[in-house]
Amino acid sequence: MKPGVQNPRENVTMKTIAEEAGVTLTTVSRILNKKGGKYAERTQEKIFEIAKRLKYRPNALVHGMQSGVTRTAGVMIPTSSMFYAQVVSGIHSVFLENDTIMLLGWNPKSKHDKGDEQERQILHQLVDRRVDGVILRPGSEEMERSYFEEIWERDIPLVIVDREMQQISTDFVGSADREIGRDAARHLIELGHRQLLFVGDGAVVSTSRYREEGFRRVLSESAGASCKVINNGVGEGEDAILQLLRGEDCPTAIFCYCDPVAEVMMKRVLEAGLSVPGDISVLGSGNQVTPDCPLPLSTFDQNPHLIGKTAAGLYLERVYEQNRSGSRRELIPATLLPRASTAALAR
Amino acid sequence: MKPGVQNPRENVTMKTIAEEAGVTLTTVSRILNKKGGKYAERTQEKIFEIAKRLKYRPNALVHGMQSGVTRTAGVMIPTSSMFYAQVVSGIHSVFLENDTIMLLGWNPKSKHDKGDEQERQILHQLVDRRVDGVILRPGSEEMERSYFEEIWERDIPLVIVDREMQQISTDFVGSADREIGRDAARHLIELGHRQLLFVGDGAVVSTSRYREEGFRRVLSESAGASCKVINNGVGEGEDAILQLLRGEDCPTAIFCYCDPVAEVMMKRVLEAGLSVPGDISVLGSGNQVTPDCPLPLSTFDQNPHLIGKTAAGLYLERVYEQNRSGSRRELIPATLLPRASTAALAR
DNA sequence: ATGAAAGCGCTAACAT
DNA sequence: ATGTTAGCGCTTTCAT
Repeated sequence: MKPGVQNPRENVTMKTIAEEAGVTLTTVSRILNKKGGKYAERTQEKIFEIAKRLKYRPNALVHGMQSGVTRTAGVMIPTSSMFYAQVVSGIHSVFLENDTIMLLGWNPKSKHDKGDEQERQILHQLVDRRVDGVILRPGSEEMERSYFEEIWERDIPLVIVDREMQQISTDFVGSADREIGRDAARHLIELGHRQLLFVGDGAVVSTSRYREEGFRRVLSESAGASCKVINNGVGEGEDAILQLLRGEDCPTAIFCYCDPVAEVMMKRVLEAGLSVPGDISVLGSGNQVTPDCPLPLSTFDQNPHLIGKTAAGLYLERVYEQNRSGSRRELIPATLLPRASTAALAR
Repeated sequence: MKPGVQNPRENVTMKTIAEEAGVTLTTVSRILNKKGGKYAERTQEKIFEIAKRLKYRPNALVHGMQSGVTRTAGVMIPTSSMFYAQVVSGIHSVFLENDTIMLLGWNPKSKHDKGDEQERQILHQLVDRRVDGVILRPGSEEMERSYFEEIWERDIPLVIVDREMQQISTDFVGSADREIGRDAARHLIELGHRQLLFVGDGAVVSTSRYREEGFRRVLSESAGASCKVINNGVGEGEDAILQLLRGEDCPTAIFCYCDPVAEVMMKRVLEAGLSVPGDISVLGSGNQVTPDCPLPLSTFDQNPHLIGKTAAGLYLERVYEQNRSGSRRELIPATLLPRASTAALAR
């Protein structure tokens, strides 16, 4: 018993209907597709009635094959963090209203380093199923190079989400990262902090670079403020952080480019015997802390749902509308969410 | 320029390859599908070379149409909560290893009450695309009735996740709910609590009923323990809760059947001027609090990722293996995660 | 070792 | 107002 073809009786096709009604396939096709203006009322009704009775459903595979349009989008975004899960949710809500559905897939965090191979595999699954376009969140800028070759060569419309890619000109939707950096700096400055630390991952991720940029710009204009920068603070930079916390010039506030990093930093600070926010304020971004974060983290709501909706909107325009203009860039503003982890500088 | 067919030059088919190689379609088909044991080495190499050079990709739509097997699963699970996002993530990880990909869709929380119509629409999107099977998390037991008729009639294999449905006999994967209830009660009893409250939503959700059952069973066996039950505590039951909190027989510990409810309860308790866990302990389940939960919530890790993996495993067996036995039931155990919201009863 | 032909479910151009 | 025919990309008999 082959899957999908369990009950032969159930496999109702237009032919079935045609035979039942005593007309041709063509007639059925035209009537069901509402291109049958010329057909007799009686015939039309009969066809519809039979189709309904037999619970006929069109075969989208055939339609896709013939027309080249599948109304199916390839979405390559992990749902493993709340942030991206909500981006996906936003995309879904727009697709729902536009008769589009997504094939979801993403590359797992490359364990065993077979990540690259799997990326290709997933991409092929999408291409083979003839998706009309792709929405993609790049893992790292380097890694995704291979994606583009494949997608690009086939002229498959592409919308990039969250992390910008160099030298790729397609639609992009992300956060207003420089403004996040700026507002982070302002927030901490307002609280009286002058010794600041930025923890990022700028080597790999564009969002980190932009946030750093916005952050430092404000600080450079603020009298008496100083800013250290450590990249990869959850990796190689770890030692540097610990040294800093123990040293003379220990910062009084840390801005981490994203919440997961902020959460780790918070724990590090607490482990070092310092208090948050008493000794050190910690600020993140993304609003995606885990449930066992020691205390409510001050962060930015980046409105991931809206990011998803916007991406889906651009996707639909680019794929199905004529006026596919040049590449567009949409930056969704974020909102500061001051919570318990940032406080005024104790003097 | 039709979407999906942008560059005609790029539309490489087996025919293209056949012409380029000076052989027939049949030859190409058999060689590329490795059913060409009888072909000359030279021919084979040539075909593979051309296919690679032209970046040929098989058309999965055609294949699906002909064979009735699409290697595509319909997954109807919202990614709007971390819990389900992780279930989806678990499913994905198993599919990845099994050359299967998911069409993702779900019914939004029926605003405007057009939910039912949209459910059908999504289901049709899946059926029309000829998914090999469906993995579904039921919204409420009532609502999903219509789903089954459609799925059932077409003999589409179905795996249910998280919430059990009455009188539907398919594979089910969920949490060991009675044990969650049991362990919740034990935890609170051990902490010295005797006046307990269960907040659930048993009218709609099976998980709530089972957790309540396990909870009460332990309490009924514990000397001196009493247990009130309020259903729909975030809705109609709200007043009852507030009254209880102000009254003489105010409970000292509350077990809520899921975290979102627990979080609301916690806020209610705090608003009422009581302290958590000083006056009242609050326990939830699911490990999916929002980032602004006032303090770390004690809860259960239900291992949603494993739930997803298990569901995907059952799905693959049921859909692609001969031995599709009767309906199976897998209950994934949960682990208590004691955090700050539960504490020993003050005396 | 290779080809020709029929057919999957459906659409569209071309009849009548 | 309805039918005939060709064809989409591919697989699968049935030849040779």
